Amino acid sequence: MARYLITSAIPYINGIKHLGNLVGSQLPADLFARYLRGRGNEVLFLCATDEHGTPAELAAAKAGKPVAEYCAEMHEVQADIARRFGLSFDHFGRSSSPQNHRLTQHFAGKLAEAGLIREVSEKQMFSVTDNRFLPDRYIEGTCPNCGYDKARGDQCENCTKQLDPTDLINPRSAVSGSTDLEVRETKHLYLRQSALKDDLDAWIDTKTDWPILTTSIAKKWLHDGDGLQDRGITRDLDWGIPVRKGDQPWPGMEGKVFYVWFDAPIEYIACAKEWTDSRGAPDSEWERWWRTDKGAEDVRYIQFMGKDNVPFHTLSFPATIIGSGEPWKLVDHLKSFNYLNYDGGQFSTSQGRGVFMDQALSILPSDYWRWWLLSHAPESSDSEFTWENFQASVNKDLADVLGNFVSRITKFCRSKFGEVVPEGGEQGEAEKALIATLNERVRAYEGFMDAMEVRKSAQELRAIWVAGNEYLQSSAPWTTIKTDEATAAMQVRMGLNLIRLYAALSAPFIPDASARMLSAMNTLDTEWPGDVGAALDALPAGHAFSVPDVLFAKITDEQREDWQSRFAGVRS
RNA sequence: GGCGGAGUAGCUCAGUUGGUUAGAGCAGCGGAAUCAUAAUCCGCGUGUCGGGGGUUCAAGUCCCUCCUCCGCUACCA
Repeated sequence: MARYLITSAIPYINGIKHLGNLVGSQLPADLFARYLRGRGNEVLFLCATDEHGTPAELAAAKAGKPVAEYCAEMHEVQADIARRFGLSFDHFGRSSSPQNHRLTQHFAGKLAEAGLIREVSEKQMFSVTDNRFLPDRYIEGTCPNCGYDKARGDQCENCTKQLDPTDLINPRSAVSGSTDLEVRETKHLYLRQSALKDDLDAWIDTKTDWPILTTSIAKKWLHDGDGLQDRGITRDLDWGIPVRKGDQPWPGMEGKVFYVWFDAPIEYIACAKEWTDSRGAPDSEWERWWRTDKGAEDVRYIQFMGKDNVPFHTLSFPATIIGSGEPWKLVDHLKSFNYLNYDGGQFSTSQGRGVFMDQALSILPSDYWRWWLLSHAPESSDSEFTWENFQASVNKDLADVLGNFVSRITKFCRSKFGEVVPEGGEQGEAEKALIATLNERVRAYEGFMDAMEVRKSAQELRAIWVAGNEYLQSSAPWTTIKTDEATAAMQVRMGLNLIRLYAALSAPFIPDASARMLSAMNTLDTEWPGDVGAALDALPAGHAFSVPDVLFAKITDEQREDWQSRFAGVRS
């Protein structure tokens, strides 16, 4: 029995996430959290909404709402969808919480004490019409290099040349289109990451079991050019965490807020305090997860995220923690994912291309999506969603292999013995062989899950389902019963017990179906199987059950074609 | 441009430190069975392992080179 702290990259507030976002962080994190809990470990699984930054302000303005109100609403929307997807967060927090305000200011204060903050005076583009400073990429204009007229102030998407907003010809605000721009002097705080470069480098060097994708990105940032650069951690925005030095004002920084990438990872920690505060529990309860001086020494901390998040989680956030000089928990393992593409292109939030979480749930139960996404998780490279593949995989795996297994054995039992686990008969060679196979496969499944090999875990689980069908097919109780009712009873008993076993093993992937299987089997026994032979005696002769409704209805060709056209274009 | 990832059967993907006839699922073909959601189970795989060159007794695996796709490139988050 061990303790695991699990965090998923926190989804940005400005809208509902698509399936590509889901499969890259929250869903595999949930799979792992459910698995570890199922095996009896103590787990704290945290996620939150990431609410600060320019895009949130602009999205709120577009919705015609004050930004705080917009974020509060969107948080509820995302929380509700997460719940309906079965994401089993212990707490789903908000980076705008008072807890995060205080903690972010605390870290800034500690970093300042440690001499790791420097003030930098710099020039920024200010839009007079919008009455705000604009990030480089919110300035548009003509590229001085290639003449592309929609080049952004940070880079031209056409010729990929890196730009400075002042390079642009005819610059204008991407927000309002206004050309009334001026360069204004403004002061910002920089985190002296460069001073921590060697510490970070040495720390990364100890992570020999991390994916190459992860460490190579970190190493590149550490060693590229002049090495790790200092990073601005404040912005001229209204919405955010006010810049303070701990609980003291920060002279000269009035009216400024911390940069969203500074406060967002800190929310991983603040979220734990939100969790205990919400129940009136003492701080010691969350500190035992996060403070190595207060009980977190034996916690294993695992982060899940898409590959675009890696630099912030391997460098910036660790720099914040290490630089604070305080004993906070650093990440032990970082599981990163590539991208899921949609039918030949990218999922696109702005173009409404692909399937978004709310839409997904409006057409099918969450288990369909969970199964397909996890069994096709983009682990080694980008992977691709197509409706044909989705339909074929889900119908075959869930409806035919698993669902039909449950159907065939429960209905056979009902017709021959009634809705009760039948009595009599002795196990023979076939049962011994089945148990041996399952023992081997269950151990393999555990191995893949422990290693966070998501696709391979799904494959192994499916093979465990198949083993049940193989057993039924070869033992053929429908034939046995004609000559030997006792043996047929034993075979059926075995089949019914397999359903319970499958429910326990499958719960991390398909929690709802798993619950329905248990409910049909009239049991609350979700114990993870140690020895499979013993686990298959869980439902004794005489135990009543009921035949469940079809577990997974198949996706028809008509449905698939309908969805294919509905989700091809622009989100309405 | 720089860094990184990927290119293996019609499709989606496995292939550890180089080692016997390159694998799985799906699709396809043939068969068995008839309990079940026309579901299940069994059998069937010559594929230029992106192209070319090299190292080696031996290369999908290592080296060089070229091609294609993708991500990141520090002020979007």
